[in-house]
Amino acid sequence: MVSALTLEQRIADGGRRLTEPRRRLIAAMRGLGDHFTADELLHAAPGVGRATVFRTLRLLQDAGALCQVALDGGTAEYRLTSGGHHHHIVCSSCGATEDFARCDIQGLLAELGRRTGYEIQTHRLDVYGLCARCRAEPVPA
Amino acid sequence: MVSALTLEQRIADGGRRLTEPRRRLIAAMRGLGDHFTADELLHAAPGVGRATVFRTLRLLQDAGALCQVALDGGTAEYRLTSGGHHHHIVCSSCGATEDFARCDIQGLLAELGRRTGYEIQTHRLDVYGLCARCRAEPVPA
DNA sequence: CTGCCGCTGAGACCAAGTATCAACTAAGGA
DNA sequence: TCCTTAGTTGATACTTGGTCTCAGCGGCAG
Repeated sequence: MVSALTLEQRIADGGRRLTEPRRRLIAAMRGLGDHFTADELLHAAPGVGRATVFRTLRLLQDAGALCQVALDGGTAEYRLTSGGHHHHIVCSSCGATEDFARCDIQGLLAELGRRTGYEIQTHRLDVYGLCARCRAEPVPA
Repeated sequence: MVSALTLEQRIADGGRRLTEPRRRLIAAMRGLGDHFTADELLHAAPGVGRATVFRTLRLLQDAGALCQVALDGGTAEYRLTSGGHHHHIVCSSCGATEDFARCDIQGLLAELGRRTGYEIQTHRLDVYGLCARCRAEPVPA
């Protein structure tokens, strides 16, 4: 988990203002744990407007402190991260998420660019499965 | 491009009815070319209801004849496909899409499963870049 | 302390997709 | 050929996830 201090500093360092709603959102994110939806965050920070929730999410994404995870069903979750290029493995039962940075597909991408003539800019790799806990439980909660 | 006949047969083979709206949507898809949005399809098949457009898209996806492509901005496009596991490389300028089936990441996935304890079910890999034509043009149309 | 300008909340709007439901119709059987 | 009936349809309301607008507020530099 990224510390709240770092988050607040990242905002300040980016030349953005450290306002009360932003502070409250950061506190709420810490309370929500590993992953959360925009809506959960909205409810966890009463008094903060919807638009501000999304603006702050975007702000932190731009700062590299937050990443978006596309769940299998298409719903979007958010997740604090220490930044850098990485991918996600998502439990399709409970929604738990793990990062993984090891992404040994540079060779694949290079060959792909050669074959298709594309200048490859970025990629997205998401893996879905059952986490260890959900595998153990006969019926997921 | 997948032939319309095949599409119609796939529907019939699945025990679904081959109705007039479905026929019209299939014809419209062929007219739209390589990739299209749900909205484009809706407008290309006047008289066919919104709900039916999405139902038919889903139907063809379930039949494996159609796949969804997540564009970089988050908008969804659709693309006729001959089925099977594959990935997309999408031009972030013009939206052109290519399939690629070569997906040499089984080793990566296996190791990932071992490390995280996940039982890996599926994955999604999308690559974004500039297609050869857009690279050549100084200002994309 | 003051002013600038970034930030805010409310609410309208948007895009993509789903749910509902009465009316319709494809297709197999009599 | 007509009948039956279950699958399908279109209109429309709704949902979800997110953006836009705009008047007013408030961080923070000077």
